[in-house]
Amino acid sequence: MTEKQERILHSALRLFATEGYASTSTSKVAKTAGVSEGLIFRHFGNKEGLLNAIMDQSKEAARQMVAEIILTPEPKELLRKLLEMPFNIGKEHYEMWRLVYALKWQTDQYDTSTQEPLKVALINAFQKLGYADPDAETELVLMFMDGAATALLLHEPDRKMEILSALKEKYKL
Amino acid sequence: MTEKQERILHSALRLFATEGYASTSTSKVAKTAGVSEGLIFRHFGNKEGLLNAIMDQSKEAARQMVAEIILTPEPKELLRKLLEMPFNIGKEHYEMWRLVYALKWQTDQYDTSTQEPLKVALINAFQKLGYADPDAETELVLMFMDGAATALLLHEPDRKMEILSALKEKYKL
DNA sequence: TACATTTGTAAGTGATTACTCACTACAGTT
DNA sequence: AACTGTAGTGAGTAATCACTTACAAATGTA
Repeated sequence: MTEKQERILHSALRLFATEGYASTSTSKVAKTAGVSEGLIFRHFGNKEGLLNAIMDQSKEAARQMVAEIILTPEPKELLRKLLEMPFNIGKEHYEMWRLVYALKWQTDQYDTSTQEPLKVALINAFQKLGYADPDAETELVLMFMDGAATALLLHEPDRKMEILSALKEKYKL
Repeated sequence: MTEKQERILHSALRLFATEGYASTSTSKVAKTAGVSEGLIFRHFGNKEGLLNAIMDQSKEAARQMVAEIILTPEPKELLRKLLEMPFNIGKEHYEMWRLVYALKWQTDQYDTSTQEPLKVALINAFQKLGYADPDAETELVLMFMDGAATALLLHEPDRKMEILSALKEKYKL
């Protein structure tokens, strides 16, 4: 990966996340990155290839985040770490996550395979904790994590930690 | 509102919701609606004006939905109705909601004013129910409603009602 | 009937789009 | 030194973009 390739990826992530994929032109990406427009196509084939390269990086980052969490043996601790996850997204990763979340609504970009292992771990945890319906409980947690991430990425409520406390209380954590 | 105006609004809603606002051309809207492209600009001024007309309709629909709910005097019943709301979105309104949710991520389109009265009603309900932190509890509910709506609009989980039950249990409903 | 207003169209406009092409610069290999 | 492959550029391309304009048809209104 040359320096200019990284510059392209970085600029594209920023622009796609803030202004949207469709409304960001390849010429603007090139200008922002300080490279010729042709270079984008040399390295990434087409505009979608550029997006895919970014999304591959993002998926790998997400995979790593959940990978260590789902190894937690104690079910209560696993649940706690999971619920805390959206609240612990670092500001430096906001652009990446904004892009991921925005693209969910692009018809062809929705992908559930990433969260499959997380689902399995959660069902298992709820089973161990004796919940009546581990599957439903898992879906509920995933829904909440999605809503929490959305809220935090879009308008960063004050009193984050109080909200998290109220949530933890629901699971007696 | 002439028939052709309604045809334009209907086609635009469908296209904006399924393919995205930025990637839908005015010419495609016109073609789908079976009118000349110029008519769009005659009635709505420009592409953004067309979007605004759609969003005005959507906001009014949303306003009506919450309006009747927040009048509920009994706090437990209010909470129940609110939590059930995302699960009761009719399929015929999916396009509208998909557009609303997708546009949240468009930098300039995020608007909290609509949910302000809902917030007030919820805080009040949690106070009456003796919750320790009604504000945090309210934010939590709003986050969940957002996550639930997202999940339901994007991939319609089976066992919706079991998920809703698991949720209601958290609030002893 | 005469006139004014609104609704509608067809054919444009310049600007921008994603992408291509011919080319140069350079590093590594034999 | 000769050759190969990759990195990078700048000037194109046709197509599409949002939008305009000139004009016709329909509708109301006196």
